[in-house]
Amino acid sequence: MLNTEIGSLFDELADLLELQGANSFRIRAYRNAARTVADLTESVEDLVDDPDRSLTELPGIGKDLADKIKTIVHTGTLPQLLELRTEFPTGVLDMLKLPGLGPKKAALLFKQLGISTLMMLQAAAEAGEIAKIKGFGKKTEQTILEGLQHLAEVGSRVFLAEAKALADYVVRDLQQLPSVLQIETAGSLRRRRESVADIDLLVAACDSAPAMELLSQHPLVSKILVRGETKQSVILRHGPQLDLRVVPEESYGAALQYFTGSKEHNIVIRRRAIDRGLKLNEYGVYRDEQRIAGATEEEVYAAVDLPWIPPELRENRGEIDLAEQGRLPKLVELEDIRGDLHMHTTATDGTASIGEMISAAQERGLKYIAITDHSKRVTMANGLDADRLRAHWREIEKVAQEFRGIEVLRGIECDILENATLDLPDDVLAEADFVIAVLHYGLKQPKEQIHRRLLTAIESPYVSMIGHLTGRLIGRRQGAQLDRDFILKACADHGVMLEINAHPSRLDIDDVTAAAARERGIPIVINTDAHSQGGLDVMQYGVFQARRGGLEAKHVANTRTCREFRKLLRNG
DNA sequence: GCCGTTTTCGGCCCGACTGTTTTCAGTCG
Repeated sequence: MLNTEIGSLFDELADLLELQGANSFRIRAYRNAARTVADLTESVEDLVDDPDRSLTELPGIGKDLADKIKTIVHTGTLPQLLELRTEFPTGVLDMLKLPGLGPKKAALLFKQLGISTLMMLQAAAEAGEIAKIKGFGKKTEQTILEGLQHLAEVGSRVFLAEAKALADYVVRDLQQLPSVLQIETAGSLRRRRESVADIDLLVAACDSAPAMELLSQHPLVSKILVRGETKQSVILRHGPQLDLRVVPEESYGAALQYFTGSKEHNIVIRRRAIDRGLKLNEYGVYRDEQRIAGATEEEVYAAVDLPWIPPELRENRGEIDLAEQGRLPKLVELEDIRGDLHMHTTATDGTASIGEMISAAQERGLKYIAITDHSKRVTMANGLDADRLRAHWREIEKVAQEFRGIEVLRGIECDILENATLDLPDDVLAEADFVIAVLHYGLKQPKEQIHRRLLTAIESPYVSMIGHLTGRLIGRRQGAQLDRDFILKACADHGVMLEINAHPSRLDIDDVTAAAARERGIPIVINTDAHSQGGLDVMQYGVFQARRGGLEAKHVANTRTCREFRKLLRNG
C-alpha cells in the first residue's frame, strides 16, 4: 500500500464525513492526516511494521488515526469508510467538484431527489427539479448546469504553464490602469503547484472600479460568476476560473500573504498571530483595533517573528520551523541553470536539427547541453539502434565544432524494456557521454517488476541518470507504481542522478520526491526534454518544482560548470 | 480527531459574496 493510496482513502473519508455533516475539526484532522501520509518520504507500510517506531510520532496522527492507518495497511481498507460509502455513492462526491455545490447542498440533493451521479444531476437540473427544493433556486440550478458543462470541457485542473500564460496576459492588461498600483498572482499559481484549479489575482489600487470593470470586459473572459465591489470571479474562455481581489495599498502585503496560502500554512501563521495577541486578516495585522502591519508580506511575517518565506515553500511542510531557526534554503533560480541534459533532434522525434538545437540553447544562455535522442524501442519516434546512434554521435561532434562557448555531450535516452533489460548493449552505452535511462512502456506492470527494471538501470555502470522516473502525465496518467524510498536508496547507493523533467505535463519527479532525493544527497538534474527550439523554454517549470522541493543551487547538478558536472558522472 | 506547563476539556483562522432569506446559511478561498 502506497502512502498516496492511504492518503486518498483519508481524503475520501473526509469528503464523506462532510456530506454527513460531521464536526469540521474532525474532518480537518482527516485531511491533515491524508497530507501528512502522502507527503511522507518513508513508506508508511514499513513504519507500521517497525517495532521501534510509532505512527503517533507523525504530526496530527494520534492514537485513533494510527490505528486506522494500521487497519488500512493490513486490510487494504477501512470499515468506517466502507460503511460511509454505502451511505453516499461516489457520484455524490463528484458533485463537490462543481462550483456552488458544497457538502450540505450535495447531501440534500441526494437525500431529497436521490441524485447519485453527475448525469442524474444534469437531468434533474434540466427538468427544473432542483429549483423546487427549499434552499435552492433558479440561479443555483443554472450554476450547476454551467458547472457541469465547464467540467466536461476543461476538467477540474489545468497545468501550471497554461494557467501562468493566461494569468500573465490579464496581469499585463491590468497593469496599464493608472489606478492599479501593484499586481501579482496569488494562490497555488504563485506557489507554483504543478496544476492549479483556478487563477488568483491580487491588485492594490486607489480605486477598485477600473480594475473590476476591465476584468468584466476582458476578451479572455467568457462568463462572470460573481462580482462585488472588490471581489470578482470569472470563467476564462477554454480555461479555468479566475478570481480577482482589489485591496488598498496599505493592505497589499497582508492580502498577498493571505491569498497566496496555502490554507494549511496560513492556519499556522494565524495561530502565531493569536499567540502574540494579534489578529491577522487580509487587511493587515492588528493589535486591538490598531493596524501594526500589512503593506508588505515582509511586515506580516515580521509581525509573527518570522523572515519572509518563499511562496513555493508555503505548504506547512516544515518551512515555518526552518524560518524560525533561520534555516530557510536559498532556493535555486532559473539563472543558476547552466546546462540542459535532455533534448531531441530530427534524428528521432524532434523538429529541429542538431545545429538548430545547439544554437537555440546558446541563445538561452546555456553553457552545455546533452543531445539525447530515443533508443530503438520507441519505434513511433524512429528510435536509434546502435549503428544509427554511433553515426548520430559522429554528426553531433562534427556540428558542435562549429560552435564556441557551448559544450555538447553525446547522449542517449535509453529505454528500460519491459523485461528489465536496457534497449542498447553495454558497449554502445559505454561510448556515450551521458546516458538517460527511462521507462516508456509497461508502466502498468506490478511494482515488483517496475523495481526490477529500475534497478537494472540504476545498477548499470553506464547509466548517468533516471529520466522522468514514474512516467506520469499530470491529470492524465498516474505513472508507474513504485516505492519512492526504495528507489531513492538505490540511486544514492549507486551514484545515479535523478531528473526533474521540466515539461509542464510531466514535472517528474515531483516536489516531495525531490525533497526526499535532496535529503539522500542524490544530485538532481533539471531538464527540458525539448523536442524543438521552443521546448527549451520550459526550464522554468522544472526550476519551480525544484524550489517546491526546497532545492538550492548546490543540489541541482546542472547549475555546475560543465567540467564540474562531468566529474559527477560515474564514467566521466 | 488532535493537542496541551495557562489545558486531559475545550479549543481548533477569517472574511466576502450569493441566494434565498426575513436575519443568515452555505460556499469559497
